[in-house]
Amino acid sequence: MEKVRVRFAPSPTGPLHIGGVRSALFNYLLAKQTGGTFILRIEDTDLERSSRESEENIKDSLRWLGIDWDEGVDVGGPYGPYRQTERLELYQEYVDRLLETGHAYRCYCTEDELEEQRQALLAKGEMPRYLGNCRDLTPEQEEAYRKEGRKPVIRFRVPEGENIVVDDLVRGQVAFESDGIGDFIIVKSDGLPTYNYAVVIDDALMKISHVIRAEEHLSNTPRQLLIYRALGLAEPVFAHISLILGKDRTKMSKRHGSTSVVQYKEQGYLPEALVNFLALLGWSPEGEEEIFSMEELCRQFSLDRVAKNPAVFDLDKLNWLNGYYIRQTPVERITEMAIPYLIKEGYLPETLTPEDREQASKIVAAVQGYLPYVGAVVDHVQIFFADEIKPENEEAAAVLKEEQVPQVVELFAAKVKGAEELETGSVKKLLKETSKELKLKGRQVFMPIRVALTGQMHGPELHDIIPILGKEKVLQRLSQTTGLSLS
RNA sequence: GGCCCGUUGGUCAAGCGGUUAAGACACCGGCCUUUCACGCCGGCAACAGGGGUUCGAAUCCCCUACGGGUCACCA
Repeated sequence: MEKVRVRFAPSPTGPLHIGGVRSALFNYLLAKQTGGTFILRIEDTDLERSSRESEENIKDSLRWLGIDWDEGVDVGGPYGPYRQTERLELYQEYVDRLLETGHAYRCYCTEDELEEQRQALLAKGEMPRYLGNCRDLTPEQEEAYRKEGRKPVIRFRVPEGENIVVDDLVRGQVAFESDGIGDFIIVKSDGLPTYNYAVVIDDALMKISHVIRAEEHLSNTPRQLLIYRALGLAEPVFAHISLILGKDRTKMSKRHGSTSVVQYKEQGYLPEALVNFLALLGWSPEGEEEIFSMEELCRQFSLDRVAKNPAVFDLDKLNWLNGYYIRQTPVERITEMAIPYLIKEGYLPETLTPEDREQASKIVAAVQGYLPYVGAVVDHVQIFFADEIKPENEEAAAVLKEEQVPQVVELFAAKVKGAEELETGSVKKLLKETSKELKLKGRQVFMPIRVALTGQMHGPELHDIIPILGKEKVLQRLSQTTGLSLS
């Protein structure tokens, strides 16, 4: 088998989309597993919408996810440049050939004229399409148009009555009739190539072996094939992967919530969880394991286990998977991720002392198991910072009124006061002793203390909470919420 | 509308002519536990419909329905 060369070719018109990531990922995985090359090319021929900022965003996102490219923008390579606007002479060269061989021609119709034509067809109840007005202009006619100052576009002359078969690795053979394709534009009036044209030249010159891209490109493929053939260029193998849909089963867009990678990054998703999740969207492993590192994905990935049907993006599953990864990740890393959220919420100062970090780490350890994404940390830590504790509801208030409460609180407070230092192990012991000495069931001891300290019926382990609060705060809260003087 | 792709539980999905139709998320129940979460155990729940082909169809063919994509001087 020839060497695998695959590419991800986004247009820098916005932040990297979740669907784009999956295309990039599948390409990357195929490259890595075969020892092939993964290329990043930027398709920036839409001057209006392309921006350098978007390009940077896309590259940052890819790097963050661990999808690194072997060849392409920034890193270079033997087939550069890797930005389409820097490859204009190349496109020119092949356009000249197409023009000479009659596979392409100049069209002088203005957008207004075409619009008019479209409306006329629509009015007659016919399908709007290009009628081929300029297909066979004489040199004189062309000259006349040019004198008018018209700027031509270049159209590809689509042959009639041809059957074009796309051999697709995930869909099998898909046939199209050339008659259903109008002469399409390959060079815009501003001289820049269109997608359908540039993509062919680039893929061919960059010796791309497999074009793995979203299904929305499937209907464009016959046009591209026509260009390959007109130019006698070697064709790559195609693989069109299905789209990612939103909850309403239409192509995922902003309406469906977060669609760009940065949004997930900002919410505190782990890149490895996102990669794992996206890999499972449209591809399925052979066994029953669903947790995969990038390395494992590289080993297991296979194009023939890629599904044909579109997949709905399931945020619940992503959250579960991400939460799972968070639980598996060392507390140090989650703490580093959590700190910015805690600062933003005003729980931590802008500049942290070593003690602040230590405290943050303990807090994160206590709530790590609750987080679907790290940003959710702020929803679980009010109990550590609140100035005043109040029972969250009547049920909690009732707990504080149970008859054993005074003795429980007094005894426990005394133990806390007398303790050398409060840490998980010693607190566990104090709690045990309290319940033993009073001959009370765990619940009768733990719940009042929990409510007295946090106001909540639920939350992290008491032996995690208490050392974080510290002796002073514990005593203060116990007396404040129960109204007992604990001197 | 033309062309193209698709349709297995609420969601992701396995299955590639003979299975009690996997597994995961979600949901429900139980266990564990000082609570919740985690974890463990169990449960609910699907082949879009209709015709063929075949001894036998989720699997192959046709039709219908539904969903999506594409028909740009966007990619």
